[in-house]
Amino acid sequence: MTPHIRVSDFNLALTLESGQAFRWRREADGWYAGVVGQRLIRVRQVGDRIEGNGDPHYFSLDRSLPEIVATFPPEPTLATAVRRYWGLRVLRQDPWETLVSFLSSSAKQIVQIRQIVEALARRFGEPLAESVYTFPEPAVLARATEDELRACRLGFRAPYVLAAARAVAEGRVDWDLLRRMELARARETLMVLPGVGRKIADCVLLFSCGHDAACPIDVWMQRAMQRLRRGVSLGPYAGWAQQYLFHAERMRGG
DNA sequence: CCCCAGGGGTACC
DNA sequence: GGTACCCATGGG
Repeated sequence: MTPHIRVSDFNLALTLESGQAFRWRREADGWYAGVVGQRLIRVRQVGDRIEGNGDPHYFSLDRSLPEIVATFPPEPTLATAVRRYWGLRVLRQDPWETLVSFLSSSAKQIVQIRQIVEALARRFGEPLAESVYTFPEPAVLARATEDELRACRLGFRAPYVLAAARAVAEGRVDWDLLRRMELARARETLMVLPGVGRKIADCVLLFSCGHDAACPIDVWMQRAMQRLRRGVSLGPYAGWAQQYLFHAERMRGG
């Protein structure tokens, strides 16, 4: 428990609301409540101070944002996004929860992904506090029926989640190995799972497996990329650059 | 009614 | 290598 930690180059609200994590909710006075692993977390940022019981590792506070941003290609659109949304970081999330979350994401809006993940926790997770549940373990979802999963608004994604749960529960997914693998191979390995294509594989690898170069391209990123030079490389931290471009594109005109 | 959403699988060319 | 269509469901 760290009552107060000093931070620089970090924007908590931006990071939690940038569409990479789905279990955070904003409360009064700048507080955010969420579940990380088996813990109920409450955090808020006041200036350069983080209050609450958040884990600095989860927020990637050991990473140097200036050094990461320095690797970005010189693109006006990207530079504007970095300046405007400075402090946005890529979190270190749990791979299993990230896999299920993004399996649930296909052709869904972020608000609906949150509803699905919350329904899964409520139905299959363990109670932590009033109306707060852990994200269900792989073995628990592996025992669920497809209809039970569909009841959580998963729709056609239900069999994908079920297959993923069984694969992980049976030890057929080695997260530690995926972390160590070269990105291209890690991607191919994850894409063996039904319902996991390149986009979802990159989400899992970026948001939970430390692959900073993994760069998920969704409809928002396709639009954002059209504002950059044709064929420009986003570099070794493409995933971080992607997070700025994605957020900027979503904020455009809104 | 319409179009769209942090997609992927399949059939087809 | 592309592209069309389908999948289920809710927001706007």
